[in-house]
Amino acid sequence: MSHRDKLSYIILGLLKTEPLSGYDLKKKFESEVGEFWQANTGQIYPSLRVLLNDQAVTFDVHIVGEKLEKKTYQITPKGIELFNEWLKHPVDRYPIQKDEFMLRLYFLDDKNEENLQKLIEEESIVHQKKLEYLIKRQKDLFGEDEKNKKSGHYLVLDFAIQRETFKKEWLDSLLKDLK
Amino acid sequence: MSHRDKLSYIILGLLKTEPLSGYDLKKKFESEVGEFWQANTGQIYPSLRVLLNDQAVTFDVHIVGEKLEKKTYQITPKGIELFNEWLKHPVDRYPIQKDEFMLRLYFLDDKNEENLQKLIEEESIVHQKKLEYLIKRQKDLFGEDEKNKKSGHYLVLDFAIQRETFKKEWLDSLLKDLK
DNA sequence: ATTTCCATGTAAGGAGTTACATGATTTG
DNA sequence: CAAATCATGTAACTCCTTACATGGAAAT
Repeated sequence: MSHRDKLSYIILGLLKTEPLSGYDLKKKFESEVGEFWQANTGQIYPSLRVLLNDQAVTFDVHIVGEKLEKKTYQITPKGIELFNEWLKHPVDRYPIQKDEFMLRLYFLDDKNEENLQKLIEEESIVHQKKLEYLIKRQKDLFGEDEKNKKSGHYLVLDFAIQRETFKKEWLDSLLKDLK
Repeated sequence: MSHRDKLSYIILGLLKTEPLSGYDLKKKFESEVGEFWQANTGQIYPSLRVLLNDQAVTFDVHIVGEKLEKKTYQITPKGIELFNEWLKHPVDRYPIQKDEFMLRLYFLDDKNEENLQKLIEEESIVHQKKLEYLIKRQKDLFGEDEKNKKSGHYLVLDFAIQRETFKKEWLDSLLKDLK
């Protein structure tokens, strides 16, 4: 009851808004929540089975087309309770954010200047590209629509954009210092 | 030869500067590189054994006090080659940064205002505390010493500080918007 | 008609954490 | 002399990724 992995809670959270299939969940992890959590079928289907077993979710089978079976999972009252319990509890521990780029920076420092500059430039481009992608997504999803600006979805996208902007600026500033 | 986990490369990188024991490595992962990568004995000792087996490192035994045996590992030319190879290769993939707080924000949005505000305030305090800790470390380690400002160690600490500052500001600004 | 997407799942293995076990040395 | 730290290691477990297997439906 008490010890349950985070993925289960996230699945419950997603099901709280709308019924979803395993495949739908996978899509969610590629888009909406994908900036902050990811999971694929290797985790999703086994996790759904556990939740089903614990009566935190149920499912209906829908036929798509002629015979393709789609299992649409719904959250149960027990599932809602579990989810709310998790949401109430404070975030217990902060695992560090592993960052391979920062490690390379740590190892390279000023002994190896050409490589250093190239490393930083490449990293800056990566964040630039990601930023462009995120801004496009924000525009597509929300446009000028002011009334949605407080939604969770908007907030997480906004944070991702600010985060990428920050990192790119830090990199570009470092690059300027090196020259 | 080619397929090797990142931890191995990081250990090699750390050994490139100075010989270290397993215990020393553990300490490094708690301090210097700890903001961007962590590992404990459950990974370090097995990893050292693999590196030893592949002749990427060797070790000497030193006696501390009367009989406590300390194995000091050194990097070999083969180890240096492996490490340099890794450093040259571009960072291949960017695993997302999992963030439980952002997920909660996504789930809470504006339906649950009291909880939302509390969640953000608590998160802000966490980053404030971390910031204070990092600034103290920076001061202790570098002080007003300008000549070290380009070292890898200084850079990663600076980035960590800027990152925490950014996140705290984003949170505080969100909190202001909510009121 | 072929490619892409929808849809459900499993198996194997790698990465990482937690807990334990043992003992020496240093510090207060 | 007790507590904290130094020091090496293993076992069990969880989490997560990768790759595979199968097949239907929709789009071009």
